[in-house]
Amino acid sequence: MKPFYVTTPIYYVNDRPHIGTAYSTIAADVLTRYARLRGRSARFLTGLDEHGLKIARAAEAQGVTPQEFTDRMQEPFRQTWQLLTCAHDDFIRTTEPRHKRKAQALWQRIKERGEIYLGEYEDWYCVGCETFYTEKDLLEGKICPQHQKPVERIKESSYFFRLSKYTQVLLDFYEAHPDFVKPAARFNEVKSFVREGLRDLSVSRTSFRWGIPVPGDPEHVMYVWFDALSNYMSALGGPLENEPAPLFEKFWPPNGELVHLVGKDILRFHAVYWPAFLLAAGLAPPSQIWAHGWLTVNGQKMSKTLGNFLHPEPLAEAFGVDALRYYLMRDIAFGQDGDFSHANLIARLNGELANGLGNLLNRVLASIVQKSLDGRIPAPCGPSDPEDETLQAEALRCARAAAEHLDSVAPQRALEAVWELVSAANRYVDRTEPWALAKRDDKTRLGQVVYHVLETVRMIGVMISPFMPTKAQQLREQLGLDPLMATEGRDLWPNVWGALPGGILTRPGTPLFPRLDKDQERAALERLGVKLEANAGATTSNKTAQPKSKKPAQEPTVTEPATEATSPTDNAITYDDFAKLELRVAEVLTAERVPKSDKLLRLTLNAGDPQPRQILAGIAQHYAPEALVGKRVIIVANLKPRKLMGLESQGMVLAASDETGLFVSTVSGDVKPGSLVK
RNA sequence: CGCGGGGUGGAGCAGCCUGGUAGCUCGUCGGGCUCAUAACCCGAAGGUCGUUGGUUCAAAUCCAGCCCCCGCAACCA
Repeated sequence: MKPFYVTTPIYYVNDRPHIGTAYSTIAADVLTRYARLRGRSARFLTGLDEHGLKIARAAEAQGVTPQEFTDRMQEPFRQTWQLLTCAHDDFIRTTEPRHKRKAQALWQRIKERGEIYLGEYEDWYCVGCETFYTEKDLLEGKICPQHQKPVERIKESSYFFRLSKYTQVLLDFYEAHPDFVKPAARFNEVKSFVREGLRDLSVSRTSFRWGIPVPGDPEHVMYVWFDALSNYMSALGGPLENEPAPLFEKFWPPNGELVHLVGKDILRFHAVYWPAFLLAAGLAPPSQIWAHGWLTVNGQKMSKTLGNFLHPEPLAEAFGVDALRYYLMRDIAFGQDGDFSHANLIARLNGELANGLGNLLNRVLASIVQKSLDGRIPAPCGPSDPEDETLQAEALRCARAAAEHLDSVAPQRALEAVWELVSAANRYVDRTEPWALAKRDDKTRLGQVVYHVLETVRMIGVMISPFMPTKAQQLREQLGLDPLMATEGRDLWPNVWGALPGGILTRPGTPLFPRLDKDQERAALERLGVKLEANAGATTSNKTAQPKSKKPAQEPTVTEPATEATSPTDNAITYDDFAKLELRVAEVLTAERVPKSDKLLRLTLNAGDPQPRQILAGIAQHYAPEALVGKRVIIVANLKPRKLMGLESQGMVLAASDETGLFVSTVSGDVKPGSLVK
């Protein structure tokens, strides 16, 4: 079996890890752990994208060098992956010398083969920003959004990759590799994009410096995707040059099997550009690209305005790392869009982890084994009863099914199969009634029954270990077993009955998955800033049927992440900072919908200026235009103007929103328009 | 005509490619058990599969149209 190499996208260092990036990374970790469990050699790479104008600017704003900035920003990522027990083998940053050198080597290789040429890139250029803008980024009348100055049409010298040559090459490649992109629906999108025909791709910029210099022409830095994509190879020390690169030779196709996990937003880069680059360099493309979907949170998309960006740390703290990992892998169908729901997480934690598996272990180990079997595991045995046979057959069947599902990257189905076995084991305990055997002092039969349950539990422990490594280990500890050590060349997946040795002393401990009672549940949600608006059907026993309404109304709603709301001093600003804001009372003179816009209202307001000012407000879904006319609202008067839908917005109307809606700020009393607010 | 996903018992989903008795989890109701984390097990109720039309002996499944929801992008200042 080929060595297995899995990657996550390299995340943009300017952000923080959130539930979406955590999802990708956990999935990669699960696949890696599974591969190892099967005795396969495996490698797991994640990392950070640290170049680009945005980073350079953010660094400048903080008065540090870009390198210092990224050095600092990388920390949360490392910490989060560690917290989530995502055991990457390597963590690459695109600012590392090893990456730069290899990205340049890849470039060189493609260049030498004549697939990169120097040409001209033409677009709108702002001298002030030293940046190109595409037409849609500009304000009306070709004005730079940053500097409010006219931009010029400028040709910049740029290197181009002969992507157009690869249209047919790629289509042939896709034809030959029907599983290249998963799920199939996404592959179709990719194919139809390529079928439209590809144009040569500009792969260098001269307009900013924070990037990897183009070999032999340091005026240019590499286009972000050329830089970023090559991380998957540079982390292995590829492409080959003079020095040896054993990892590259071992894990890169065709020797290894390379799977890129990506979000569906960046599929095109991975499924079109990247294989084209590699083919141009005479290197093998990845084996497979798995595009997973997007997560919504309690039915709503994550957005900065709603402030419902979900971060994994508080969730892990509230529910446990392994429960979080389990939930993400169990509840969301890999490859499809999914919803992160606190209510469902709790339902699965209580129903499947606590009641199902945790209680199964406990009901046998903590009582029967301790009371009637001196705390020791009975002698190994095979079936001696139809019930035994059923359980054993079910155990082997589920193990086989779970493996098949993991092999085809369907973690949610794999867990489903494992929990079929959990149910079978609970059923077995009910039917064989070990407590009655104990009472009757039928030691022989009791031993057989208990052995059957515990051997099943052992198998389950192995199968959940890729998903919940810590809990799997604790489960083994309670059984008195040594930690599971994956060894290359040794398949540890349960495929035979009877591997649990008899006679060992068990060590029952605290319940593996404690159940959250109603109070704990409420407390946990409160800490997370999640409000249970109405009783969600899945977790509560509300008898009155909820009217059929939009999802968010019945789902718990995230108000504000607790981490950002609890302590007002955490992000305190000085009075001087505050004084920079010019807040004024303004009277709404006119209000109308912006054509073709769902969210925007165009308001004109009297804010004490000689002329009425125009402000675009994203409140069309909450206010009818007529309802606003005459209202006195509070605006930020000195906000830098910005163009939206072709119209300039000269300020911002303050509004508050929660799960019930959005409300613009008003003042009580008849304050004169234009009055300062402080 | 921007791109994509979806509408299946109260909730969440599977089934659709390869037509043929509608399946799973949770919830509800009833029962059992009492070893266990008020856990576990059994049973029941509940669906004209968004809608209209077509193909067919037969449609949740194939085809066409329509309605609705969600996401992406363009408008969250």
